Amino acid sequence: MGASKSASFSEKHNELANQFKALSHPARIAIVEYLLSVDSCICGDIVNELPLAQPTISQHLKELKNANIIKGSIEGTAICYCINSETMVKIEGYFSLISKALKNKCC
Amino acid sequence: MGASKSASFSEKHNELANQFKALSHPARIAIVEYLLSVDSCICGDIVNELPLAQPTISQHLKELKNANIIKGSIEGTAICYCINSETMVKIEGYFSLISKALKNKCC
DNA sequence: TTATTATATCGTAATATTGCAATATAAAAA
DNA sequence: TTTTTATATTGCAATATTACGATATAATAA
Repeated sequence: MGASKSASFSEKHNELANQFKALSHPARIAIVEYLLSVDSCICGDIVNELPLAQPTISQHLKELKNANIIKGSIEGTAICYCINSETMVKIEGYFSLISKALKNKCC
Repeated sequence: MGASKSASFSEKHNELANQFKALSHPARIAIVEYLLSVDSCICGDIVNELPLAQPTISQHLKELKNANIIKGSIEGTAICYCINSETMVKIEGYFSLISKALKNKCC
Protein backbone atom coordinates (compact mmCIF):
# COMPACT_ATOMS: atom_id res chain seq x y z
CA MET A 1 0.00 0.00 0.00
CA GLY A 2 1.27 3.46 0.99
CA ALA A 3 0.13 6.85 2.24
CA SER A 4 -0.65 8.03 5.71
CA LYS A 5 -2.35 5.81 8.26
CA SER A 6 -3.50 9.00 9.96
CA ALA A 7 -6.65 7.29 11.23
CA SER A 8 -4.42 5.20 13.50
CA PHE A 9 -3.25 8.26 15.41
CA SER A 10 -4.93 10.57 17.88
CA GLU A 11 -6.92 13.64 16.88
CA LYS A 12 -4.42 15.80 18.72
CA HIS A 13 -1.41 14.32 16.93
CA ASN A 14 -3.13 14.71 13.59
CA GLU A 15 -4.04 18.34 14.21
CA LEU A 16 -0.51 19.22 15.24
CA ALA A 17 0.92 17.36 12.25
CA ASN A 18 -1.43 19.27 9.95
CA GLN A 19 -0.29 22.62 11.31
CA PHE A 20 3.35 21.67 10.84
CA LYS A 21 2.54 20.41 7.35
CA ALA A 22 1.16 23.84 6.52
CA LEU A 23 4.53 25.29 7.54
CA SER A 24 6.57 22.61 5.80
CA HIS A 25 7.13 24.49 2.54
CA PRO A 26 9.59 27.37 2.07
CA ALA A 27 7.02 29.38 0.11
CA ARG A 28 4.58 29.16 3.00
CA ILE A 29 7.26 30.18 5.52
CA ALA A 30 8.07 33.09 3.23
CA ILE A 31 4.38 34.06 3.12
CA VAL A 32 4.11 33.99 6.92
CA GLU A 33 7.24 36.11 7.31
CA TYR A 34 6.06 38.51 4.64
CA LEU A 35 2.73 38.97 6.41
CA LEU A 36 4.69 39.57 9.60
CA SER A 37 6.90 42.23 7.99
CA VAL A 38 4.05 44.19 6.46
CA ASP A 39 2.36 46.77 8.64
CA SER A 40 -1.15 46.49 7.36
CA CYS A 41 -2.30 43.21 5.90
CA ILE A 42 -3.66 44.15 2.47
CA CYS A 43 -1.81 41.39 0.83
CA GLY A 44 -2.54 40.63 -2.83
CA ASP A 45 1.06 41.59 -3.49
CA ILE A 46 2.38 38.33 -2.07
CA VAL A 47 2.28 37.25 -5.70
CA ASN A 48 4.73 40.05 -6.55
CA GLU A 49 7.00 39.14 -3.65
CA LEU A 50 7.46 35.45 -4.36
CA PRO A 51 8.78 33.62 -7.45
CA LEU A 52 5.59 31.65 -7.95
CA ALA A 53 2.55 32.02 -10.19
CA GLN A 54 -0.73 33.41 -8.86
CA PRO A 55 -2.59 30.06 -8.76
CA THR A 56 0.28 28.52 -6.82
CA ILE A 57 0.26 31.31 -4.23
CA SER A 58 -3.51 31.02 -3.98
CA GLN A 59 -3.15 27.32 -3.25
CA HIS A 60 -0.50 27.92 -0.58
CA LEU A 61 -2.71 30.56 1.07
CA LYS A 62 -5.57 28.08 1.11
CA GLU A 63 -3.43 25.51 2.91
CA LEU A 64 -2.28 28.07 5.48
CA LYS A 65 -5.89 29.13 6.00
CA ASN A 66 -7.14 25.54 6.38
CA ALA A 67 -4.52 24.97 9.08
CA ASN A 68 -5.55 28.17 10.88
CA ILE A 69 -2.11 29.68 10.40
CA ILE A 70 -3.58 32.71 8.63
CA LYS A 71 -6.98 34.38 8.39
CA GLY A 72 -8.48 36.11 5.36
CA SER A 73 -11.15 38.77 5.22
CA ILE A 74 -12.74 40.31 2.15
CA GLU A 75 -11.78 43.93 1.56
CA GLY A 76 -13.58 45.07 -1.60
CA THR A 77 -12.08 43.22 -4.57
CA ALA A 78 -9.02 42.24 -2.60
CA ILE A 79 -8.64 39.83 0.30
CA CYS A 80 -6.79 40.85 3.43
CA TYR A 81 -4.71 38.01 4.81
CA CYS A 82 -3.02 38.06 8.17
CA ILE A 83 -1.39 35.71 10.64
CA ASN A 84 -3.62 34.00 13.20
CA SER A 85 -1.74 34.91 16.34
CA GLU A 86 -3.80 32.55 18.48
CA THR A 87 -2.35 29.59 16.59
CA MET A 88 1.17 30.98 16.84
CA VAL A 89 0.85 31.34 20.60
CA LYS A 90 -0.52 27.82 20.82
CA ILE A 91 2.40 26.34 18.87
CA GLU A 92 4.87 28.38 20.92
CA GLY A 93 3.29 26.87 24.02
CA TYR A 94 3.73 23.38 22.62
CA PHE A 95 7.46 23.82 22.10
CA SER A 96 7.80 25.61 25.39
CA LEU A 97 6.28 22.58 27.11
CA ILE A 98 8.67 20.24 25.32
CA SER A 99 11.68 22.42 26.16
CA LYS A 100 10.72 22.56 29.83
CA ALA A 101 10.13 18.81 30.03
CA LEU A 102 13.57 18.21 28.53
CA LYS A 103 15.34 20.24 31.21
CA ASN A 104 14.65 17.47 33.74
CA LYS A 105 16.22 14.83 31.51
CA CYS A 106 19.71 13.64 30.75
CA CYS A 107 20.65 12.52 27.20
CA MET B 1 5.98 20.75 -14.19
CA GLY B 2 5.60 20.26 -10.42
CA ALA B 3 7.45 19.74 -7.16
CA SER B 4 9.16 22.23 -4.94
CA LYS B 5 11.06 25.22 -6.27
CA SER B 6 12.99 25.17 -3.00
CA ALA B 7 16.08 26.59 -4.75
CA SER B 8 14.15 29.84 -5.21
CA PHE B 9 13.90 30.39 -1.46
CA SER B 10 16.42 31.35 1.19
CA GLU B 11 18.53 28.83 3.07
CA LYS B 12 16.86 29.90 6.29
CA HIS B 13 13.34 29.40 4.96
CA ASN B 14 14.28 26.00 3.57
CA GLU B 15 15.82 24.84 6.85
CA LEU B 16 12.78 25.89 8.83
CA ALA B 17 10.45 24.26 6.32
CA ASN B 18 12.46 21.03 6.58
CA GLN B 19 12.16 20.97 10.34
CA PHE B 20 8.42 21.48 10.14
CA LYS B 21 8.21 18.81 7.45
CA ALA B 22 9.86 16.39 9.86
CA LEU B 23 7.06 17.15 12.32
CA SER B 24 4.30 17.06 9.71
CA HIS B 25 3.30 13.43 10.21
CA PRO B 26 1.24 12.10 13.15
CA ALA B 27 3.58 9.12 13.56
CA ARG B 28 6.55 11.44 13.96
CA ILE B 29 4.70 13.61 16.48
CA ALA B 30 3.82 10.42 18.35
CA ILE B 31 7.49 9.39 18.31
CA VAL B 32 8.59 12.76 19.71
CA GLU B 33 5.98 12.62 22.46
CA TYR B 34 6.86 9.04 23.26
CA LEU B 35 10.54 9.94 23.61
CA LEU B 36 9.46 12.78 25.86
CA SER B 37 7.35 10.52 28.07
CA VAL B 38 10.05 7.89 28.56
CA ASP B 39 12.52 8.45 31.36
CA SER B 40 15.58 6.94 29.81
CA CYS B 41 15.90 6.91 26.07
CA ILE B 42 16.56 3.26 25.22
CA CYS B 43 14.02 3.28 22.49
CA GLY B 44 13.80 0.26 20.22
CA ASP B 45 10.31 -0.24 21.61
CA ILE B 46 8.88 2.62 19.59
CA VAL B 47 8.00 -0.14 17.15
CA ASN B 48 5.86 -1.78 19.85
CA GLU B 49 4.20 1.52 20.72
CA LEU B 50 3.07 2.57 17.25
CA PRO B 51 0.82 0.80 14.73
CA LEU B 52 3.50 0.76 12.04
CA ALA B 53 5.97 -1.82 10.79
CA GLN B 54 9.63 -1.69 11.80
CA PRO B 55 10.96 -0.42 8.44
CA THR B 56 8.39 2.37 8.51
CA ILE B 57 9.41 3.46 12.01
CA SER B 58 13.05 3.28 11.00
CA GLN B 59 12.32 5.58 8.06
CA HIS B 60 10.46 8.07 10.26
CA LEU B 61 13.34 8.07 12.76
CA LYS B 62 15.76 8.79 9.93
CA GLU B 63 13.72 11.81 8.85
CA LEU B 64 13.56 13.14 12.41
CA LYS B 65 17.31 12.63 12.73
CA ASN B 66 18.08 14.34 9.41
CA ALA B 67 16.09 17.37 10.58
CA ASN B 68 17.95 17.43 13.90
CA ILE B 69 14.74 16.83 15.85
CA ILE B 70 16.21 13.73 17.48
CA LYS B 71 19.68 12.32 18.09
CA GLY B 72 20.70 8.65 18.08
CA SER B 73 23.63 6.99 19.79
CA ILE B 74 24.69 3.35 19.56
CA GLU B 75 24.14 1.38 22.77
CA GLY B 76 25.34 -2.17 22.13
CA THR B 77 22.98 -3.79 19.62
CA ALA B 78 20.32 -1.18 20.21
CA ILE B 79 20.25 2.50 19.32
CA CYS B 80 19.31 5.09 21.89
CA TYR B 81 17.20 7.85 20.41
CA CYS B 82 16.34 11.06 22.19
CA ILE B 83 14.99 14.52 21.45
CA ASN B 84 17.46 17.22 20.46
CA SER B 85 16.49 19.89 22.95
CA GLU B 86 18.62 22.51 21.21
CA THR B 87 16.36 22.32 18.16
CA MET B 88 13.21 22.45 20.30
CA VAL B 89 14.43 25.59 22.06
CA LYS B 90 15.29 27.12 18.68
CA ILE B 91 11.83 26.45 17.27
CA GLU B 92 10.22 27.73 20.46
CA GLY B 93 12.22 30.93 19.98
CA TYR B 94 10.98 31.26 16.42
CA PHE B 95 7.32 31.15 17.46
CA SER B 96 8.01 33.35 20.44
CA LEU B 97 9.44 35.97 18.08
CA ILE B 98 6.39 35.75 15.84
CA SER B 99 3.98 35.97 18.78
CA LYS B 100 5.77 39.04 20.14
CA ALA B 101 5.84 40.75 16.76
CA LEU B 102 2.10 40.18 16.41
CA LYS B 103 1.32 41.92 19.68
CA ASN B 104 2.15 45.26 18.09
CA LYS B 105 -0.24 44.67 15.21
CA CYS B 106 -3.93 45.01 14.66
CA CYS B 107 -5.84 42.40 12.56
C1' DT C 1 31.13 -20.29 14.29
C1' DT C 2 26.26 -20.05 14.40
C1' DA C 3 22.28 -18.13 16.24
C1' DT C 4 19.82 -14.16 17.95
C1' DT C 5 18.53 -9.41 18.33
C1' DA C 6 18.15 -4.65 16.80
C1' DT C 7 18.13 -1.62 13.19
C1' DA C 8 18.79 -0.10 8.29
C1' DT C 9 18.24 -0.35 3.32
C1' DC C 10 16.09 -1.74 -1.13
C1' DG C 11 12.37 -2.09 -4.15
C1' DT C 12 7.97 -0.97 -5.19
C1' DA C 13 2.91 0.11 -5.02
C1' DA C 14 -0.42 3.53 -3.43
C1' DT C 15 -1.17 8.10 -2.64
C1' DA C 16 -0.15 13.11 -1.85
C1' DT C 17 2.07 17.47 -3.05
C1' DT C 18 3.75 21.06 -6.13
C1' DG C 19 3.31 24.17 -9.90
C1' DC C 20 1.09 26.32 -13.56
C1' DA C 21 -1.82 27.32 -17.86
C1' DA C 22 -6.41 27.94 -18.67
C1' DT C 23 -10.49 29.33 -16.99
C1' DA C 24 -14.05 30.78 -13.64
C1' DT C 25 -15.90 34.04 -10.29
C1' DA C 26 -17.05 38.23 -8.39
C1' DA C 27 -16.65 43.00 -6.93
C1' DA C 28 -15.58 47.78 -8.42
C1' DA C 29 -14.68 51.15 -12.19
C1' DA C 30 -15.66 53.10 -16.56
C1' DT D 1 -23.35 46.92 -19.53
C1' DT D 2 -18.54 46.21 -20.42
C1' DT D 3 -14.00 46.30 -18.60
C1' DT D 4 -10.79 45.90 -15.18
C1' DT D 5 -8.82 43.97 -11.05
C1' DA D 6 -8.20 40.43 -7.53
C1' DT D 7 -8.57 35.90 -6.30
C1' DA D 8 -10.15 30.94 -6.76
C1' DT D 9 -10.81 26.57 -9.16
C1' DT D 10 -9.87 22.94 -12.58
C1' DG D 11 -7.01 19.72 -14.81
C1' DC D 12 -2.89 17.65 -15.32
C1' DA D 13 2.18 16.53 -15.48
C1' DA D 14 6.25 16.05 -12.53
C1' DT D 15 7.80 14.68 -8.32
C1' DA D 16 7.70 13.41 -3.31
C1' DT D 17 5.93 10.79 0.59
C1' DT D 18 4.17 6.75 2.96
C1' DA D 19 4.11 1.97 4.03
C1' DC D 20 5.89 -2.50 4.09
C1' DG D 21 7.87 -7.21 2.58
C1' DA D 22 12.20 -8.88 1.75
C1' DT D 23 16.69 -8.58 2.73
C1' DA D 24 21.09 -6.66 4.52
C1' DT D 25 24.10 -5.30 8.31
C1' DA D 26 26.23 -5.54 12.56
C1' DA D 27 26.80 -6.38 17.44
C1' DT D 28 26.13 -9.66 21.18
C1' DA D 29 24.97 -14.47 22.98
C1' DA D 30 25.26 -19.33 22.78
